[in-house]
Amino acid sequence: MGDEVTDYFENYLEKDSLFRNKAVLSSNHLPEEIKHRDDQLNQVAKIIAPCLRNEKPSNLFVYGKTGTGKTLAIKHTKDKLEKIAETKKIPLKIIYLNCKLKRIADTEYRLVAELARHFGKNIPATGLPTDEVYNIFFKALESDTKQIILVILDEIDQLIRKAGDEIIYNLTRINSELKNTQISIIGISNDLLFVNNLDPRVRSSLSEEELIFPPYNALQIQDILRARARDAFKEGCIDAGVIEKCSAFAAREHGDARRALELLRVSGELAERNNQERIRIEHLDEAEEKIERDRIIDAVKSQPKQFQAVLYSLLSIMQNKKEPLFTGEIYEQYKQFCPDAGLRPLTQRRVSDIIAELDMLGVINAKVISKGRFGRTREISTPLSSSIKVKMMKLTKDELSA
DNA sequence: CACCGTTCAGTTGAACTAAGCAACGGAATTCGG
DNA sequence: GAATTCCGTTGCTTAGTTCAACTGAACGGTGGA
Repeated sequence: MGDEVTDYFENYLEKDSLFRNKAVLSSNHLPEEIKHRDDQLNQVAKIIAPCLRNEKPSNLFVYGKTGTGKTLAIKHTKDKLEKIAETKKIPLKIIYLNCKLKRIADTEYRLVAELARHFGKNIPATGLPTDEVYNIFFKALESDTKQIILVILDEIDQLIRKAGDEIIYNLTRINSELKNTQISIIGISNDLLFVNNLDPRVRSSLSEEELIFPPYNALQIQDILRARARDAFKEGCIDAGVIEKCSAFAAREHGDARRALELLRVSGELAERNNQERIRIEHLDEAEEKIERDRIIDAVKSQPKQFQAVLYSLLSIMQNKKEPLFTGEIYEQYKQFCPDAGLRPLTQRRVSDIIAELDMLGVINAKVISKGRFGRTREISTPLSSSIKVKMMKLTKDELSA
């Protein structure tokens, strides 16, 4: 047995990797050239250019589905802008924050604290009044010379849904309170409708300029994939048709380029792992399943114990019962299970919220339905294949007993 | 059969509480002269 | 007597709880054809 492993390692070393540079395929890689987004890039440039002359640019609101290059385009512009600002000694500070990251920027307090940290202030995670944090932030911003701050809030819809829209209002307030510092906000959102339920004042100030990123079509994705694949893989190790199929997959899913890239990367990894010299179409299917599995497992892993306990209960019911499940049964099971895991059971109110959040994560599908005289509940099913379910049961169980 | 009020099992929103943290300020301790 | 450390108090955020209002379609009854 041991020899097999040794052999494998030796083989592994001798064998050439299929990849030339795997990083090119990762979703946070910034390519030199962004394809099929010229219009948007130009627009962004036009809108934020004034900050090079030390004037406050308009606030910008960018939306488009996932994987349409929003973040990429903005980051790209940010880099260029920073470079120019540096060489020309323009006092410009750009801060990029992803509001979706829990515990970083998902409440008003945490957001402002995080902003202040970018200015070298140390802000505790809790204990201070929010006003105080604003004050610290203001102080940090105050300066004798004119300067422009550009705050990029990625996935801003998540932030506002959780913490209300006053944040934006408060941030824009800074402009009137500080003489020499002006702050502009660039909001990025996946949700096209989310602007509609915003306070009109906030709405008009946030979206002084708007920019829409349409989904890529299959041909554009192909183009992008080809370009990246050229850098990422060694010559001639992709079967004909792989790129085409990959982009067709992605185009079907509302033109999500990120997904296409990930698919390609994972296919490459799988091919390599199986000691193949080329990436075949079969690898794509396999990759698709693996991605889904990894995504969900990652999502679950990073959740608190109570989440996992709820999920575990849910899955264990699902083992001996056909879908759909209802909140009541899950709560009962969960209550029974809690002592085993050494957890204090939460109230149903909270569990109800947890189920809603699991739904958001895409681990389960939950829909509120009315069962007529038999009340109202969430109807819960899961999009997962049974192999993932088994894996997840194991995972949650391990995490809970650890 | 169509219409309508009732009913149930959660959902959802709002107000409230406990836990954990930081800052503040006064009391206790230490220290050098 | 001054400087430093310690400790209790106050006021904050956040996760979770409690309370209560709300929901929406199936059930079962009613009346009309």
